[in-house]
Amino acid sequence: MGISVYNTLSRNKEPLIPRKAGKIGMYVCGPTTYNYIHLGNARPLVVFDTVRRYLEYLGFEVTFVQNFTDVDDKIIRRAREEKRPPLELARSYIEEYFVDADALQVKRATIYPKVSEHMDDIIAFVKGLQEKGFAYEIDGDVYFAVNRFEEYGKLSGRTLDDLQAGARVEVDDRKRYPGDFALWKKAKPDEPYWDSPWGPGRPGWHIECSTMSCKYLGPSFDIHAGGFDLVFPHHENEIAQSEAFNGVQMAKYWLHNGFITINQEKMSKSLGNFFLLRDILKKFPAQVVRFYLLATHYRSPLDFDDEKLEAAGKGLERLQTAYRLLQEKKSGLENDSRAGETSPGAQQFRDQINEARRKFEEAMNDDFNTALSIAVFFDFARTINTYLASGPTGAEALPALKEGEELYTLLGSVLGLQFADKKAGPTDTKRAEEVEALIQKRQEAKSSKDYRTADAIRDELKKMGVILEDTPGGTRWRNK
RNA sequence: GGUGCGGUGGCGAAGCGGUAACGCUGCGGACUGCAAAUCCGCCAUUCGUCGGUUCAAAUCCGACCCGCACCUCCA
Repeated sequence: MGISVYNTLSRNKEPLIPRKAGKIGMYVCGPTTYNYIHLGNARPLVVFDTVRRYLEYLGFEVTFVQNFTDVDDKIIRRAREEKRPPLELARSYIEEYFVDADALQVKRATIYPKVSEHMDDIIAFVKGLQEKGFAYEIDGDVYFAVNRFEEYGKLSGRTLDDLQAGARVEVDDRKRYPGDFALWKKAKPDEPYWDSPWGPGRPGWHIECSTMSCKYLGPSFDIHAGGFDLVFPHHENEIAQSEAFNGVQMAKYWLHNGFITINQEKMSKSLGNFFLLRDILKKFPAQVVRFYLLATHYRSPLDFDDEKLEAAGKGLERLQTAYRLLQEKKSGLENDSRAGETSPGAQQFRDQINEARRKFEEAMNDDFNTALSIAVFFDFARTINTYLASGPTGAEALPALKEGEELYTLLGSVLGLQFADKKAGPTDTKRAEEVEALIQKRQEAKSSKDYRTADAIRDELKKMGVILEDTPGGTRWRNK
């Protein structure tokens, strides 16, 4: 049973067949670093990180390349505003990028190539295109001649005529054809530049990805991913450059994530309706944000607001609770002297575990349907809760619970979710002691049927952010 | 104007030819001193509208209505 993925190139789901057995080369367009990342930037990070995690779960060796665009008009503009050197500005936002990406549990890429560190490669690439007749120079600018590449438009499903009909392209009379795009831009006064055969300048927007993907993944590789708005012109132009230059198909599968919207409108920097991830993380745990991003299929639009994140948080908590209860029961059984008693539900529980695994894989195999796989997770959680409520004991229960815990953790890690205990960490030992003392006092009150006092203590703890749960084995507590 | 995507219960969201998953919310029940957590049950005769194909359609086809996106920097 293999994976199928929706390929923008064919507008169809296709079986994912790696070019080399057991290996996947994957390139994801990374951010232009002139600001902190916003929620819209976070979606492809989380989504394609999950794709990568799942491929690795299946045993593929994944080479994951994500670029940073650190040479760009917007960076230059911003740097000017802030009176900082552009490259330094870009570098500092790259650092900030990692703060956010790490919070979201995004695994580090295999390689993070930057434009500024690949000038020679880029220049060589442009030169090659020029030599092959796909590019022409005009007074220090170099353009790609779109109509020299026969398949131009195959990704976005447009023809050159369509594009002209659009007529929103700004007219540059010097270009041979309106759709031609810049490979190399001549530096204006006061702009940063690199020397080249065409004089001082900097790369055009698309050439970096063609150059760097080729360098690290080869002229042909498996997966190229990014946001939907990159289909045209960015990815279309990448294909034109790469395939014109190399003469072979660039990426076999093109994956594109849908947008985050605010009130049904695209979130974007130009519309100014964006939320910095950083600000969202002040209000919600990163886990919740990640969970929320994965609760919708990656190609669908996702509308954002606080209430939706809150609902996602509640759902995640349910998943965490099941894990916590499982842990408790497991460690309880490890000290259980009655080991050896029969445990009727264990076999059924094991069957359900295997069923969860099967369904999870089935969901993920279908174009990385994380929304469905999360539904499987909720069923899994119920299975666990139900089994725990049946009071499992004995020699058969413990290994069954361990098996459940293992799979739960494993599948969680595919989604980048951790279910670790939220209880007070070592740093709050003082607080923990305080809480335990209050619980002890409440216990005494309860024993003497002084429920008024007991409830007062519980309210007090609640104000401290502590939730109590009375169980037959005593009172347990957790942080809200 | 051209090209795509989408409209599923109060909200969110799967399903994409075999008779509506899952989560949140709400309601009822079990458990509890009361809670919390958990479990059980209920909440769409119906999937934008109207037609068509089919033994069978939320799922396919057609028309229409809405919403969004791309064609320009944008994840």
